[in-house]
Amino acid sequence: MPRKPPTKPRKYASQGRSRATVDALIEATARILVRDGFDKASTNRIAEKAGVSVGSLYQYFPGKEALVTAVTKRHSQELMQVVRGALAQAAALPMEQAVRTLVAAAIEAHRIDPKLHRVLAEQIPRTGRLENTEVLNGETYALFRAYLEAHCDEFRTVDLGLAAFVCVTSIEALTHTAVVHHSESLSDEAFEALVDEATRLVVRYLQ
Amino acid sequence: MPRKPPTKPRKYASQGRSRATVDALIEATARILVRDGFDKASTNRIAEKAGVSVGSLYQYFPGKEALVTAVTKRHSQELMQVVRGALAQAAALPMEQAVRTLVAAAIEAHRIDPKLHRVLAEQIPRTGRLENTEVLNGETYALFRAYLEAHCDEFRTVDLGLAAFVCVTSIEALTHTAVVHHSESLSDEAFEALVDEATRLVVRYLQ
Amino acid sequence: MPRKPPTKPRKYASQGRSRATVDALIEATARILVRDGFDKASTNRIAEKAGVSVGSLYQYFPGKEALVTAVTKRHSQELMQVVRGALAQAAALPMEQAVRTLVAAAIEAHRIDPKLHRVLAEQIPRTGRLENTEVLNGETYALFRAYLEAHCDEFRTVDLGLAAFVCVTSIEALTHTAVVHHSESLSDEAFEALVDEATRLVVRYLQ
Amino acid sequence: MPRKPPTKPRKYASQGRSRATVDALIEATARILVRDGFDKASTNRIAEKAGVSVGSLYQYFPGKEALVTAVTKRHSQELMQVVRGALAQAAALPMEQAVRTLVAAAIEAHRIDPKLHRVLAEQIPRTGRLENTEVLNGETYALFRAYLEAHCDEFRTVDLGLAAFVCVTSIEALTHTAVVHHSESLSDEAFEALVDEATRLVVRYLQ
DNA sequence: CATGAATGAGGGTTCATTCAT
DNA sequence: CATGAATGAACCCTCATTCAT
Repeated sequence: MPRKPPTKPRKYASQGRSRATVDALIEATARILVRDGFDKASTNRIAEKAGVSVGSLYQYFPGKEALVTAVTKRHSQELMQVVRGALAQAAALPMEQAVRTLVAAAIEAHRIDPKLHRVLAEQIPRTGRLENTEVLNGETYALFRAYLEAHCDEFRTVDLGLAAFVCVTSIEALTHTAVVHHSESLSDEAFEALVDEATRLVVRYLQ
Repeated sequence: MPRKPPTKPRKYASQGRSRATVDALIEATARILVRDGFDKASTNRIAEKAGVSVGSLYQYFPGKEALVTAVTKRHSQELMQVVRGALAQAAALPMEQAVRTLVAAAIEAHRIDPKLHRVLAEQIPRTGRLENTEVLNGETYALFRAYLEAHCDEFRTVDLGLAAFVCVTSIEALTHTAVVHHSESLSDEAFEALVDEATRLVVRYLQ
Repeated sequence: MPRKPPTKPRKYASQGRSRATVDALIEATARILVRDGFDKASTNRIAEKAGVSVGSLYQYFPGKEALVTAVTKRHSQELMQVVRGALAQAAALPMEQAVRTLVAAAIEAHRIDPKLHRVLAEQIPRTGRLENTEVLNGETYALFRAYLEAHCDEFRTVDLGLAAFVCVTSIEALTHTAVVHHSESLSDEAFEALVDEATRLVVRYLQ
Repeated sequence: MPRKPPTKPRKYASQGRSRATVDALIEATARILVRDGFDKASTNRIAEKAGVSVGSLYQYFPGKEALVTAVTKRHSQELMQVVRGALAQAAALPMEQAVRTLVAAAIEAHRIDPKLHRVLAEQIPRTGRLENTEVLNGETYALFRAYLEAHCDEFRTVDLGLAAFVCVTSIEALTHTAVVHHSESLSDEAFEALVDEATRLVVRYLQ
């Protein structure tokens, strides 16, 4: 069984210079991933773009994997910020409003950095450890399921886990595909229509 | 504008030795993709596993890309066989039956070779030429849209294109995620439940 | 001491088909050498261009070396044909006429196929066995020396070998450089001027 | 239009370790060219002989071509040093002395490293960019022509360009052939005789 | 004799990672 | 800590040559 390369940063540097270096590295990695794809993202190139030496890169990250993981994590947190916000709002809303809010948030989240999102979703070799997308959807799933539990009187009785899976998976797929693959060919109205449809899909399903 | 590596086979060998070699290479590629992932699938390794020399590999394929494309194509054809069959049947069925048939077919299709399907869906750097999954869904989308057109009297008036997108994307996402990511933790009953739910999702959406 | 690859044709095929094949191969080699250079002249490409299989190529030539040697030989013979003719004529002429004839012949010879001549002179790895150019000049040298011997009363007494070396080497260099490197930038008059100058060079030297 | 491989070094390292590495690589290349010829000069072999890893080779040179170019450049500079010196001296001398000086210098230049000179002259596939030998002769030609201009009263009126071409080409050919091809069979006296003859050739031509 | 599929050594090149300075 | 020269395993790919059909 071959050892997987480490994916955690070496130091949690939180002091000035170090933190700046780490950030520069993560940022450089993200930009190169977007611009040139995973294959072209060599450590030397990343270090150069970050304005540090390769040596320094390895001072803060145990390898390439770790850098990509850091980028993924940073991006995920931004995404989840949006999703969490939406679901927090949604808690107090009637179902249709709630779902609409979530769908809109999903689109917004995918729009934070669609190109990076795409690269992370499509080009990054899975380490088997954390499944990128799945982690995200994992939390979303949990949050949404909590919502359902809290509002289960508004709709038919069902297996909440299954329902949450169906809803979250569908919303993710629709918004992901629309934003990541068709953003350029879709107008704002088209996106509004999509929100309507996705909302209808989920709401009627739950009723 | 970086040139994309070629993806077409070099010779269409369909007789005897040649054909056997080509098949062995495609098969070896598929097995290595499943076992070790895209990154580890080097031309030398593929040739070796196929019991063939690298030279022969390059006689028939201009590079790794082309082999992966061939694997994808072969797998796609198997998938589409199933989907086409289902949609042909569905044509004559009332909507609920039709959708249920399609969902079941989608699961069956994903089950042909879930591990390979996953690798192809997740790890293959897109060449930009044919977007793997998208091509599949492209045909499914077209077929399903045709079904909708033929049966548009059974449900509310809508933008058929949008509706087809919503349905196909959702069904694909649900069945894909279930089979590819959760196959081992899901019982047969769970899958039946999923079929019910996915069908409900789509049918109620369309009504 | 690494063995040098063989350079002789395998068979002196002088019957119809065989001879045609051999010719086609030599011709194809020459054309590819001119068009693409030595490095790109692979045996497979040669065979293909000649319209035969690689197998057949190896039936008639023991390897790539032998093919190039054959091309060289063929080209050399054409060259020497011209040079021999000129020196035969020259035998009966007074020195100035004789030299002029030789110089003109040298230009004519280089013009038979200047591109091929250049490739053979510049790109062919020397086998150490026959030194291409040297062989040519070797015969020319001998012939010219014979001329000098026959006409030694027309000029100062000298070491005929040395004189022949000086003359032949100079004429070869001047005509070679002019034709091979400057053909396109030189007018016909320029070539005539060159003949005058080269003749003067040699004649005054000998006097 | 096939792209020519790059021939410029990647870094101009002139300090310490770097410079030593670069020198070792150039030196190794030169030695291998002499010992085994151009074809056998693979990057791996060069690196090994230089006591350096292939990686380092590629850090400083974009490929084999560039290394050979570097060797050529180094050798050329040594040659031209000698030739320039001779022509500087010659400027103040009467024609016969001047020519004799140049001829002697040409021999000396070819003797710097005859074997390397031969390989560079005969085996290096021309990149089309700088024509190796031609560049050398180009400068010599210019310098010699300048001499002729300054001394044009000492001889018949002529097309100076043509005259310079004839003289430089002849001297180069004679000394090159003598040193490179016949060094071992020629005594010192023979070389002196050659100087006499070459001088006579050129001087009488110019008169 | 002809064919062309198959071979595999070997060449060019990159890049993650280390380590002396 | 920072640097960046050095490393070398591993890749991709070509092509001279062989040999079963």
